[in-house]
Order: sequence, then structure tokens, then C-alpha cells
Amino acid sequence: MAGTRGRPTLSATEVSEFRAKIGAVALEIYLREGLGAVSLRRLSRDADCSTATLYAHFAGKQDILRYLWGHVLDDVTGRIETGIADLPVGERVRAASVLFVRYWQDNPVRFRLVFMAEGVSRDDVAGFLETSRARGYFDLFRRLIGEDGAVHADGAGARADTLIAGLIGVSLSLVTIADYPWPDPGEMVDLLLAGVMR
Amino acid sequence: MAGTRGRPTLSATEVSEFRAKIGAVALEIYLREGLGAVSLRRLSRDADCSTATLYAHFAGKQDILRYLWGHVLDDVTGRIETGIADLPVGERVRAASVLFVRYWQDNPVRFRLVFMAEGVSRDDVAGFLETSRARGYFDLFRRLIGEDGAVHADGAGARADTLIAGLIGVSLSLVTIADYPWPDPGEMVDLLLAGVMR
DNA sequence: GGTTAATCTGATACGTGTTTCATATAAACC
DNA sequence: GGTTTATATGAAACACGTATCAGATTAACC
Repeated sequence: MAGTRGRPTLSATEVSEFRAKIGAVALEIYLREGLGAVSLRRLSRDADCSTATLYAHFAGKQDILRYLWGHVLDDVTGRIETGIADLPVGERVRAASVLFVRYWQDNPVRFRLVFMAEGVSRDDVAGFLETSRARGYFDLFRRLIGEDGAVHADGAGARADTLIAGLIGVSLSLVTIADYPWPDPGEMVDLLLAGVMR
Repeated sequence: MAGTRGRPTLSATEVSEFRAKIGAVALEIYLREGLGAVSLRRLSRDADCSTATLYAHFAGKQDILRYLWGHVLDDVTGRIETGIADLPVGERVRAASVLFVRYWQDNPVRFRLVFMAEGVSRDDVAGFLETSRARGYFDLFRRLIGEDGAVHADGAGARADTLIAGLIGVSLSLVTIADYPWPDPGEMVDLLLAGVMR
């Protein structure tokens, strides 16, 4: 190696540790005071660093909010896993779907955080999807559909993806157009499942 | 009536005319320079009024952006109507669904404007749904499903609502998670329709 | 300690949505 | 004209996301 004079570049782990620390602070503020309280100035205050430093380590606010996504996705995936654990195989897909919709219906702020974040670019989400967490519920539904005898396992991928997209749409509709006389969520889930499960 | 001294209150039509004028200005800026250019200060400049006046007539920015929603919803509904006009009845629902998804896929900024606006409260949308425009595509899909012989007309409402919610979900997924290897949009539409059309 | 290079900092700046308020303007009446 | 009342205005303030940048700090080497 050539001369290594001067302060060394931050190691990959140092960088990711800083990012994780900021993410943890953001999560704490978010859980305690809501999304509106999470600002870069507040973050830099609570984390004892300057906003300029935040911009040195993150592309922007959205880049920080991804840590909140991870927490929420872990939460919803965990609740679904727990909720269907004791059910017979044949009832799991429907139960998981209902739990999914209900979770967002009960936590509209989280739905907006994950699915309606404004500044989220395609690259943001692309990088985020690398995370195992983010793929969690994709895999969950794919596995559930695959193990359900009523459907040929080959098409489980496309069916799971379509089901998830449909469930997101139902959730979005219930959350954002809350005063429209939507059918019962269970009925909508059944209509989606009727198509996805052959 | 008691004495009517002093400047009279603005009539309902005067109020709605002012709101419509502001909405038109917002639409012009939006179409010409994009959503990012629509700010209240800019709006007040172009419309020759103060921002304080804007706040006297609108609850906030979102209240103004509803005029943009109207334009976009008119546009997508019109394109669908045109696109399916010459098709046999039996093919209309699928064609309309595909056109719906493709419209948002081709106009992601508009999708975000209509479905992912952040500050939209329940009351905002409630008031907006009174507009005939907003109900346009709800009615459109309900009519299409109703006239499709394959389905009993009684359940057309719930089926149309579920189809719309599902299509919104598919569109949102394609728009926001653009790098995920989603199935072909047509395939997802078919899976949704398989359930909704019995 | 001195040198060197990466990092962090504090300050400053711009435009934004939102709110407030004293003041000006406008439109009716007498 | 004068009076009265609703509306409009301009300015200021606040916190926000974002950006820039000269200077301070830090951590390695010699």
C-alpha cells in the first residue's frame, strides 16, 4: 500500500454503526412522540452531532427513515407469524391476510410511513429490499401459499406478489379513504383470495 | 333581518369562484412545471393575492391540491372510457383494469399526488368524495362489472370496490417498489379479476 | 511533537408550510 | 359624506429539509 498518512477513512463497520445509532435515535423519537417529531435538527440534537454530519452519512431524511421501516415491517411480520402459528395449514393464508390488513388499519400512521412516504425514490426502495427484513412478508406469504394444498406451488411467487399488492391496496383504501362505505375487510380479502388461490 | 350594515359576507359562489381560480392556477403550474413548483408563495404570486388570503379560503396546501386530484381523476376516467368504448362488453372490465394500472405506471407523479399525498386527512377525502368526479371511476367499474354477464349484478358494488382497491395496490406496488421483480401487470390483473368476477 | 488527511462542526443560506396580527381596503348601509 | 363590518394585505415569525463551506478536531503516520 502507498503511504497511509493522515486520519484513516472510517471503516465499513464504523459507518454502519453510526448509521445504526442514528436509526435507533430516530426510532426512539418516532415511537415516543410520533413521526412529526423526527426532524434532522432534533435528530442531531439527540444524537450529539451536527446536521452536516447527518448529511455526510445519509443521503437525506428518507435514508434515515428506512430504519423505521425495518422496525415496522419486523413488527407486522412478527404479529402475523404469531397469529397464525396455531392454525391449521388450510386457514393460515386467510388469517395472515386479515391480520395484515387489520394491522395497517389499526396503525394508519405506520402505513403512511412505510407505503406513502413521499420522498422515497426507486433506488431507496431497491436498496431497502436487499434487507432480509423487507423481504420478510414477501417470503411469508409465498411460503403460506406454497404450503396450501389448494394451489399448485409453481405459481406461488406470482400469486403471493399479487395477493400482497392487493392487500396493500385494500389497506391503503381503508386508511386513506376512511369515510367511503367500503365492504367489510374480510369480504374484500375473500374476493382477493378467491382469485389468487385459483 | 337585523341591520345589514357593513361589508356583506362573501356569497357562496364568490367563495367557490375564488377557490376555483386558485385551483386553476395551481393546475397550470403543476402541468407546466411539476408538483414541486406548486408552493403557496408561488401560488399567491401567480394569483395576485397574499398567502394569508389563501389560508382564509383553504385549510392548507392539501385543500388546494384537491383541484389537481380532480383533473387527474377526470383524465384517467376519460382515457379508460375512450379506451374501452369499441370493445365488446365481455372484454371491457379487463381492458379497463389494465388501462387503469398502466395509467398510474406511466404517470407515477400523478399516482403519488392522488394516492400518496401526505397531509390528507379523512375529512379531506370525505369532502372530496362528494364530488361526482371522484366517484367517477367507482361508478365506472361498478357499471362495467354490473353489465358483465358473468357476474350477478347484486354484488357488483362490493366486487367493484374490491377490484379498485386491488388495482390501486398493484399500481402502488409497481410505482413505489419499481425494482422488485413483480409479475407482469396483466397477470396480476387477471388474478384479481379471477376472484372478483367469481 | 509534527505532519497529513479524513472527519466533524457551526454558521449561514434558501425556500418551504404554517400561523399570527396590526393595518389597510372594500362594500354595503344611513 | 360617514359608519360599520368583512375581507385582504403585508410583514414577521417558527421549524423544517436541504445545501455549502471555512475552520476545528481527530487519528493515524514519521
